[in-house]
Order: sequence, then C-alpha cells, then structure tokens
Amino acid sequence: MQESTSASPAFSHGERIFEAGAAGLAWRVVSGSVRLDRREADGQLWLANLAVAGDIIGAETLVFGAYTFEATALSPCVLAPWPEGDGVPADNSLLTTLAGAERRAAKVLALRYGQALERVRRLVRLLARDGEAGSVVLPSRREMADITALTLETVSRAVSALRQSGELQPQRKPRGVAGPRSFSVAA
Amino acid sequence: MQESTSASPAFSHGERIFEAGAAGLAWRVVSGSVRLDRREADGQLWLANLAVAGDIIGAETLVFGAYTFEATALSPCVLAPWPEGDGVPADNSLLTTLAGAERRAAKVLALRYGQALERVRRLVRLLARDGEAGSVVLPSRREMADITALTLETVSRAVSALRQSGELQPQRKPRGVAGPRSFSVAA
DNA sequence: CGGCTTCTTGAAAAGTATCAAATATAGTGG
DNA sequence: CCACTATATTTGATACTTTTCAAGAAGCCG
Repeated sequence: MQESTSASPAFSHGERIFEAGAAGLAWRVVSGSVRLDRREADGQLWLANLAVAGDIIGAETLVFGAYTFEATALSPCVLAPWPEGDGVPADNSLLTTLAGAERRAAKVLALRYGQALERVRRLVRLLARDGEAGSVVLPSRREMADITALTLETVSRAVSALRQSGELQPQRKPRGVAGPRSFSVAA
Repeated sequence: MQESTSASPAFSHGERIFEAGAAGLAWRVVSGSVRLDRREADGQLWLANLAVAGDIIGAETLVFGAYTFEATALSPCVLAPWPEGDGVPADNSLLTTLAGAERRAAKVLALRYGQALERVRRLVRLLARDGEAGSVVLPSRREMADITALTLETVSRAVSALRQSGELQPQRKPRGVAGPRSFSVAA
C-alpha cells in the first residue's frame, strides 16, 4: 500500500483496500475506482458492486462493525475517511449512502447486458465518471472481463475497436513517467 | 390487483406493486418473488434487483418518502407491511435491510455470469428460496430472459433441459385448478 | 538486457440469438 | 362445460457472437 497520509490513503491498481469481516472505517472514493466482492462459501470471490469517485464504500461497517465485502482498487485511487468529521454520521446520511449503493448496483447489472462492445463501452464510461469527457485509467483486461462477464480476449478486442473508432484515445504521456496508461474518452 | 386484505395484499404474476416516485409503505415479501426496476432517462426499465420470500422491498421510501424503484410481481406473491408494528422501524433494522439489499444484488449479478444452463439453474434456485427443495412458480420465460440477460428461447431450452434432467419436476395439479404451473426443485 | 506478465490478434469451435413454425396454455363468451 | 381466440411456450434451422486455444508483441522491473 502507498498511503500518502493515514488520513487519505492511496492505493495502486490491484491493491486490496479492505477485507470482509475486518473492522475499519467507511471511505469516500476521492478518485479512481474500486471493486467490491463478496466471498462465497466455495471460497470464490464474486463481484458485488463497483464504486467510482464520489461513492462511499464500507458504510455497512458502521452498522455491523465489520466489512461485508472485500474491496480492491481497480485503478490508482485515493480515499478519504467518511463521514468527514469523525464520529457518527449525520442523520440519514448513512441511509442515503446505502440506498445509493443499491442504485449503483443497478448500473453494474447493466454492464452484463447486451453485446460485448456495448458492455465495454458502458464500463469505460462508468469509470470515466459517467459520461464526462475526461481521462480514465482502465483496469486490467482481466478485471474488465470479470466485471462485464466476458473473456479478457473479448474485452481486448472491444477496447481495440473503441480505440480505432476514436472513442478512446491513448493519452500522450511524458516519456519516462511510470504508471499505467490513461485514455481520454470521447462523448 | 387481488388484495385479500389491505394489510396483506396479494399480487398475481405480472402485476405492478408500486411505481418509482410514488409514496407508500415498505413491504416484506411473504411469498412469491418480486422484480425491482429502475426507470432510466430513456424511459426504459432496467432490472435493478430481485426479492424473494423474506426480503424487504421499498425500504428507501422510509428515507426519501418515495419509492426509488418500480416493483412487479414475478410470480403470485403476498406482501405484508414493514415494519410490523406500524411506526418507525426499530433501531438499525432499516440499515440492516438496506445492507441486505446490497447483498441480494450480488446474487442477481451472478445470474448474468456463465452459460445459459447455469444461469437459469441459479435463477430457479434463487426463486425456490435458495436451494431448499420446495416448489416454485416460475415467472414467464420473457421475465426470466430479462433477468438472466438471455433470450426467451434460450431460457425455454434451458428449462426444458432442467426438466429432462429431473432437476425440475412439474407438479401434478388437481385438475381444473387455475393458476400457473408449479415445479418442484431437486437438490 | 533478459525474464516476466499483460495485452493483442488470429483461426476454429462452441454457444447464443434470430427467425419461423408448431404446440400448449390461459382467458372469454356462448 | 366447451369451443374459440389470444398469448405463451417449445422446438428446429441458420446466422451471428463469443469463447477457446495458440502464438506473437508490448510493457514492466530488476
């Protein structure tokens, strides 16, 4: 983990953020994207939800005293403790947050509907903060495949197609700068 | 609608239970299954979640004063007002309920992963109260197709296969009794 | 510069959707 | 209760999409 400070931890691509059953805080995703998984009886991890900038993760720990899901960084991301002023969340804000997670789950379901190209396009847009023309750091093809319920080869082909059509443009990166490649997303 | 009493309404297959934006109570699903949809900007309905016996639906109305989703009966179902003693839900029970909906959403996601036969099998088991060998009234093939992100023809073929393998057995129904056919589900 | 992982691409196989028809089921009014 | 009609389901044949298997290219790290 690469915490810049303990108050606003940063995670790089693929890092575990918290585990199911552990105790801890709830967090607001400041930037980047997070994958939430549920560990099943068979030991397998099943995607349960996604969170992007602005979303709250781990709110259930304030109810149950432990995380329900396992959180992993999909792309480089920064978190901030939630709620802001340490202590009890303001009236209803916890409820609002949980209700929001339910709405988010509906979007994730949509990532598994339709043809491969559409699905990958929807995922890219979700990660790019829902349609804003900005820059995205895409997760690994394997992660994208898990999320969309496609294979990584199919995702790779779809990303190639989006690049060819100009919807995704690899951003020029100062040479010698480390880190994953980012893309700009066209409308 | 075929409300038996206003306290414990019953809905038949396909009936609307409540609409997004409307005010109303939260309900516990006593029996049957319910589909929750989110109405998108384009006017389309997107599956957001499922609820089976024991689940609570419309809990967000206690936070926002209006339903977030649109609820439709998938199979004949009976509801009861929630929480039981009318008034404010007991401490934490609303939070627990919303957190439960999040866990349920993860199961629905799993219905869109893997091959057609597996998906339909998982759906049938979910509707049969998660593995209990009991009887199920299956929703229409069209509904099952919406949920699993398959076509109704593919769902039909999968149901036929489950019947042939003995996993699903049509239950003998007293002749002349109306209503949809129910199946018993083998382990 | 290797050695490693991830990504890309191709070709063949498998699975699903689509289109079309036949059958079954539910609903309605005689 | 039965015939009739509308709707839902099942099944088949074919077209399309995705997966699978395989190999090569590109990126990352010491």
